[in-house]
Amino acid sequence: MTERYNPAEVEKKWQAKWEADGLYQTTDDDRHKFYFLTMLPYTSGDIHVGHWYAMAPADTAARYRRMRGLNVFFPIGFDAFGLPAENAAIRQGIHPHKWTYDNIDRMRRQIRSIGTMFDWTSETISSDPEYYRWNQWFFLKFLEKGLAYRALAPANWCPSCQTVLANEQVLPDGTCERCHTSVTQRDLEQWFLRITNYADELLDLSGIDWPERIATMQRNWIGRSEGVEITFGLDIPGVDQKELRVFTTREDTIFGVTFMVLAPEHPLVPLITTPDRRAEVDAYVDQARRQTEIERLSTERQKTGVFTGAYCKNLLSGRDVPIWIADYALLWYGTGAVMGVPAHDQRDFEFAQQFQIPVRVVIAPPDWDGEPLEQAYLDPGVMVNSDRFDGLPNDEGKEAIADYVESEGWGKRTVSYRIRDWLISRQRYWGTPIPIIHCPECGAVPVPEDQLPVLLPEDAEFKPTGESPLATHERFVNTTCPRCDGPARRETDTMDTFMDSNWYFIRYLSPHYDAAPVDPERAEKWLPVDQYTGGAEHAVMHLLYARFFWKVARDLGVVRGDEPFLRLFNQGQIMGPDGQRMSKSRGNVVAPDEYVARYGADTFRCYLMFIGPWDEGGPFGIEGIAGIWRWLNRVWGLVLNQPSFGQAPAEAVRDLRRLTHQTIRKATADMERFRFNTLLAALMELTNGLLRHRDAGPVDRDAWSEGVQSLLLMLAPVAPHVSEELWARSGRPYSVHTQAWPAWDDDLAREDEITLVVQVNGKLRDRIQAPADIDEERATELALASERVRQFTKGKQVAKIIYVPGKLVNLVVK
RNA sequence: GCCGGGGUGGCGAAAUGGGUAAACGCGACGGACUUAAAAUCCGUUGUCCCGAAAGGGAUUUGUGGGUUCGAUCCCCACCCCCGGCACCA
Repeated sequence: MTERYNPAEVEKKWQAKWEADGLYQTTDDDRHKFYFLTMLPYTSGDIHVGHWYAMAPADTAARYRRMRGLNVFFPIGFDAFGLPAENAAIRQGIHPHKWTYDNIDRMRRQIRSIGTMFDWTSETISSDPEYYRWNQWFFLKFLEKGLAYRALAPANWCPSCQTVLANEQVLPDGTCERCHTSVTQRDLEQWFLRITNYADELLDLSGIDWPERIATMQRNWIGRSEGVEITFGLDIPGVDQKELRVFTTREDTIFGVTFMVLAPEHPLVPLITTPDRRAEVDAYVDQARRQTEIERLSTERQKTGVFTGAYCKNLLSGRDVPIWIADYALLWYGTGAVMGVPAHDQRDFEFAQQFQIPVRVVIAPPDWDGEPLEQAYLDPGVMVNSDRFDGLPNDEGKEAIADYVESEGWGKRTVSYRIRDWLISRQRYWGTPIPIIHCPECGAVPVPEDQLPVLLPEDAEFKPTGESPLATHERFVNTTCPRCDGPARRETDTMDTFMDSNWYFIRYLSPHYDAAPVDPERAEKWLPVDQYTGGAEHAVMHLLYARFFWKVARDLGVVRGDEPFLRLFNQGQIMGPDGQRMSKSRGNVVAPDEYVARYGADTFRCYLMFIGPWDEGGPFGIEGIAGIWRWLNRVWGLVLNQPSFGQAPAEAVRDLRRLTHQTIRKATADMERFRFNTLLAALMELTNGLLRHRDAGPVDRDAWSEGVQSLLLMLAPVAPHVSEELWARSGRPYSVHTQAWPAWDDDLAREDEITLVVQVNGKLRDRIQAPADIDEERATELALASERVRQFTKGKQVAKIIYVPGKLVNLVVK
């Protein structure tokens, strides 16, 4: 009676041994380095199926690369600052620090139970002073380089989180990314990082192997558009400003301008509005300000707006243009002003229709005979009604007008971006303090580097008030100015937690190094990251910020190279059995613990990889897990209950070896593509094949041993514990995880016999076993000789014979 | 509306330089073991039709067309699901 497979025992035993041996501690040696990174988890409390789905396949891929002879660095850490800690603290009366570090203890244990090869010696926790100290250091460097600045600006305010949000943290429906409350606007003094300085460089994703989808999302987010800033004349008594600038990408339509639109918040609005229009304008501005983003961004809605009573002058045509305000003009984009060309812009067209503003065609549609347009004409055409530019194709006209405007000094070619600078101030407690001291004499003074870190005080009252909780902490706030020694106050805002995830993977290399953010030697050896895996939900936040941050770190000489993550793979999202996102409130969360306790981590890991392609994710049903459990038990029995060895038929030996080598070939290809589902299917087939041979009679000892050994080696990355146990029990030397990935032999993998398919008019009529190297003549002969085929060719003429080597013969009959 | 990804058995899914559709599993059904159940093992299993059976035939990859000797794969039109973007001048 063989001992049964007891996963709990096996897993506990090997996890302890691996740890005691430091089996997964990365060493500096002369193997080629490979930095494999999985996104670090937020310290939310428990490791759930989503974490397993991110970590287990990543671990498998990392282990595979290690077996391929690479020196793999596979670190882990915790994204530990952030609002949930604070909210939980307020709700439960626990300090955010305690909540966070208790969670980390629990999560560490749970992550270990997965059986990953994480190198825990490099663990990094973003709320540790030894980590956030360098956030502060980077902030000071950004400041020195003019890449950090403070400005009074309208900011996205979440009334529930009681803090401002970055644009990226506001969802398309105008709600907060965290709590889905409608975001409002507030004017506040805020710290910004100048990500726009790097917009063009960030737009270039050509040097990295990323999913096209993510690259496209980043490009759309940055939203570069080339155009011209054009000046319109302004001559209003009592208004100093004598020009109004607009940004346009359609300078070729400049002669078609029949109105001007300013954003309601535009600073000129109160100055230029004529007394008779003032009441109406004020009412409109007021209403626009009160609107939520959701209402304002609705494209379905009819255009609204009001006339200010003022006019500006189109310098090219000399015409006076009425100035309106409308909420479809956005203050932050371009210059906050739009030139209205209803004939050639659909939005302007709708606006003009709404308010009976004339439509002036300046690009003639083909066969146009002067009749009014039914909608804006956007396609190319010949310019008309455009004075000296008449008759030019509009693409040439574009250049000509841009040249003319520049030569007259009425404007210049320019580039506009959708992306705005990154707002990093947060009015909350649990984050990195911004290292600034406000002095009444000297202004905003950076904290000297040697005084870092500015420690987050433990004993703050952290109830949200709309102001940072640090503001009421007297000991924290009151300090002296580093410049003049006078009394001064500390900045009380903390940093957006996306600052933390910007560079954690750099810190992993030397988490306790205290002379710089990273030990230069370690950075030189290990960076950049060779393979990054994580969810696609970070496409325009973390993944864009981190690229920006890296480029600045490069310019600071901290790292080398232009990109932090050479290859990116996005795993899919695992959802509840109901197809909805897993959440406690929906009650559709599948807790791994129950299944891990019953079947073990190996089974659970394998099951997650087996349910489908890793990049697809999808609803998670647990039903099939028994199949994996049975399979691992079959493998167990296979290794422990050996067949009777002896003289096996040559054909059987050949078959077994062929299966082994075909499986290695398939498994290797699947590992390279992260196709774990088909990889596991192949390993199951090898298992079933071995069992078939065992039950069929005497088995060749060498062929058997080769098959079992290969199976265990290929099993090692997917099911690290049971493979180690079986490797040991079959008398092989510790550890299976330091072995080389098996190699296949093409000759052994080759089929000598094929199933020749015979079709008549494309329909399958017979299958004939034939040698793999059969030639056309012989194949055709066999096909025509088939009794079954003859039934379908009888009385008909064979008009054509198609032969596909190694596959089929198709007889075309009439 | 625009840009991606997808739609294949009862279920999760395989297979696309056009060539045996449904590998590998789950579930279901039948059987073995058992006093019994669980566990395990063996067999069957896309659908429909003919047949007592052996077997045979038709049909099937969201829908409708097209190209081809042959289409899950290529082309056109449409429907549905998921993700992203959406008044960006």
